[in-house]
Amino acid sequence: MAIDANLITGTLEAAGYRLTGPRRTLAELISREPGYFTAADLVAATGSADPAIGRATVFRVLELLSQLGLIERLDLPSGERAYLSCEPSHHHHVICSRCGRAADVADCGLAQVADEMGRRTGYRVAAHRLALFGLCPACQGQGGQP
Amino acid sequence: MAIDANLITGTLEAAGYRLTGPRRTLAELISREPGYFTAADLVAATGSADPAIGRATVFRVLELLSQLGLIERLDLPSGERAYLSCEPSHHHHVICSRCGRAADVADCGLAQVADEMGRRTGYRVAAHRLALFGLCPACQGQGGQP
DNA sequence: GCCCAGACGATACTCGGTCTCGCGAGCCGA
DNA sequence: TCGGCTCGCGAGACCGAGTATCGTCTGGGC
Repeated sequence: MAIDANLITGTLEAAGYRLTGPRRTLAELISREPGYFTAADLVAATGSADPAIGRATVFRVLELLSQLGLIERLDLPSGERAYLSCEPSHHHHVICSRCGRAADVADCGLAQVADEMGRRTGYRVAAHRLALFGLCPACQGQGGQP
Repeated sequence: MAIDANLITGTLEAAGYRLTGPRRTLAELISREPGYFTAADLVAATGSADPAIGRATVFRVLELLSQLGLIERLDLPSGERAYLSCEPSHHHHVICSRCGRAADVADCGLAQVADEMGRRTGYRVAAHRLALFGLCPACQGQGGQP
């Protein structure tokens, strides 16, 4: 789920980080992404938005934002690595395997399932990661895969 | 969950693949891993078990086994990429964040949760991936992190 | 024992990501 | 106003995972 650029810059500022030009540009670019994006996508977008911004800076900002919970790294079934901007709260993602659009979704009882799985295996479960893949409402109308 | 080397070689044979020396060696090495392992681990283990086996072969076998569902690629919360040997059926993993040992766990009602998430978002969910992280029974006794 | 498709090793390459270095801008106290 | 400190920056080397290519080898069916 795309988020507002102001939420990114505001969160950065609130966390005591400086609000620099490259960070504003990247916040804008990331907030404009409707679905997931790869590192290569963002580096390319950054290059055309402001060629002065370096690759290292893009990765630094990605790491910073993922620390702040504003973006999440996710791994597609294809093995690709992607990033997804999202609200900084515990939730999961449903990702359209056709257009890449993603929706946030709340726990919906997953916590109990995780507890049950922990009970059965004897593990003390501390964290879980769930990703759902399928077709978004828009792509269902058109059928098929990319 | 570690699997038997014979299951690997047997599945390979049944699927019409040749049972070569390197594949036997790799099947043995993989079945000996109690938890997850990284590509680097396996390449190193292969190097000491049989220095004649090349890096490309290790990756070829990993890809082959993941096609056959005998191993699964998974991404740790640290961002590391790892592999995990497992039975070729639909299930999920509980991974010990201390010793790396993993247990397979059946669906436990996750399918309904996934359906519910799909219903709420309007997505038609086709696949899901869940990974649980925590402490295995053995590590709970010792407390703390790695 | 022969033969050949499939498997192999070596190696170069791509790609995502990290590290290092030196520079510049902003902030703060003197 | 000056000087020092810190943070963020760009450039570019580097690293590790994984892929592609190519010529050679070999398992296993005949």
